[in-house]
Amino acid sequence: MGHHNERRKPDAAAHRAKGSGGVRRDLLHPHGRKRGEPPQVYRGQRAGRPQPGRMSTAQSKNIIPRAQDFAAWYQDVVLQGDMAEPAEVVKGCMVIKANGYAVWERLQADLDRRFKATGHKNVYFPLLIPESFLRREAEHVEGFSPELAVVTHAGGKKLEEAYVVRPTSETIVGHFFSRWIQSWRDLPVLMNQWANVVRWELRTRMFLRTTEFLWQEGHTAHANEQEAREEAIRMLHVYAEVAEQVMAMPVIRGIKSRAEKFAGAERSYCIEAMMQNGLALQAGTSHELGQNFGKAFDVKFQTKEGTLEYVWQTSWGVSTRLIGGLIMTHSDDKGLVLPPKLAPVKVVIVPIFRKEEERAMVLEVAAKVAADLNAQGLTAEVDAREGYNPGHKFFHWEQRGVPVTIELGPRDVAAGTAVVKRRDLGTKESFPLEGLTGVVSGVLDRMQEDLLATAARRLRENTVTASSLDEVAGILTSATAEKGGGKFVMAHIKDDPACDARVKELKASVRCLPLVDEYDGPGKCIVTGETVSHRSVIAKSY
RNA sequence: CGGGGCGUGGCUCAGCCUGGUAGAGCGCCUGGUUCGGGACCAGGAGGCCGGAGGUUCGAAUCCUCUCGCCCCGACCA
Repeated sequence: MGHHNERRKPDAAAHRAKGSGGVRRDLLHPHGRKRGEPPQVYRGQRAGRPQPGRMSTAQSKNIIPRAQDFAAWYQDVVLQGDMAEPAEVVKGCMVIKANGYAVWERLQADLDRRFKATGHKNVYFPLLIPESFLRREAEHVEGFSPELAVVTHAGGKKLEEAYVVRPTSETIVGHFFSRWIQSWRDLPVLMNQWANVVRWELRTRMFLRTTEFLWQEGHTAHANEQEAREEAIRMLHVYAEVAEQVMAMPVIRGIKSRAEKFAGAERSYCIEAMMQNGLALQAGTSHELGQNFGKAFDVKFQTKEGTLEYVWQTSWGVSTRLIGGLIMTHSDDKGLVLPPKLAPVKVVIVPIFRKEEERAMVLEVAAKVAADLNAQGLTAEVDAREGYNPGHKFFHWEQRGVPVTIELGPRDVAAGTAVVKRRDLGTKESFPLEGLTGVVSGVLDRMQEDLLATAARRLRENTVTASSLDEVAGILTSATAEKGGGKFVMAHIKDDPACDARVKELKASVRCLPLVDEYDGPGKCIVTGETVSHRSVIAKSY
């Protein structure tokens, strides 16, 4: 991009096309555009007669292709998919719009059900935390202080002690644990809270990293280390299952290096996903906090034997970042692609008609199809808006990621059929109206499976091994968030911050030591040459 | 925090160099014709040009200050 006057605005792609000195000029105007001349808008292909069984080739006019600029593509997809937009008036924040929030609600519902099923109960702690609390745990304060928002004034007066807006709640939870826990009979404590948190980030991207974000944080206290460890790993697997089974986003379950672990934890587990540009995204984390916060907040309990011990705690969280991962896993150059299990609307029926009598007939059948689908829990809508032709509607829903669209016109009604189109593949096929609900249900199921399979294949194909730091560098240096080319590089590396630092020089990081390593076996550390039991994932990341 | 850039109808921008009281495309509203992959025609609404000060008969345009936003780099779910 030659110039830098990009703004996060809905017409970003068109804007970039100009401001960038012609990134998309080829699409807009074959010979570029003269100063002062109004921008010409690419119209896409002229509508021809539909050819059943052929997939559409129309090109989105307001989403920049992935291959051209992945980061810009992501922005466009979020905007055009009506998922969110930058808050603008509040630095680094975003407005999650109805389409995006509905996805979050589905994720939330699924996660919440699994948390309850594993014995957790929901609670809520204050947004504001006494500043002194953060200081109690040395690593914790060091890790978070650069990104704290602090409330110093309230009620028209300066506060005696400032509050921080929670960046996470371990400290205030620790405070209350110390009041609630006295005996081994009080353990374990298994809690979760759905909340917003604030971290003053330098660089933000919608969903992936915003100043304020929504998440859940689980907080538990246990009588011994073993139990706490099992809890942390159990919840990691819950996250992985949601990622794979619900989001169709394959993940690697692993352990963070000491350098990358949560500030204040003994050990952090994570799920790492690979985005379409090959960059890693930490999609969820689960921490063994050891007795660190127990000691900092004096959370002691009396054992059966009568001795006094500090509790062993865990904490774990996933956030609205998952939605960013979802988008960067499945979406394409036409816009958002939502897996059926998370799509707020799974099916949209686009009625087609010319004459008035056709209109009534088609709409009647469309309403019946929608009713049948809804009766089976397959959320369906009829797009009966007037003033937009069918083509417009197809693009509209395509950009918003609706998994299945059904075209229903006079010819279909006459033949007792409907055209069913799958969002991810773009394939269209005609089916009898009789039994259509079952067909659509099957299509949705297959789409969900295929999305996971496709993403899993991409992860496999972009995972390579390396046995030296130079080799890692050779693989990763050319990869960028914009141009892609990222890989997961499996390499032996000692769990030592000094080794992490060498990887950081490559603008990459040690993502995790996989719990199950398909590339298993001991080898020599690419930095120190010492023997390491198995390979870690090294990648560029978000 | 360093380096770039930008603030003009809802959006993207032109106009600024060479002051004369604001335009285009998209979107929006109305009516009509359309409708199997982003329709067309006609009519219409909408802007004290980020803010403050200055120069001038006159400022979107020139000068000063200020606020905000975006992009690129070092930290992070």
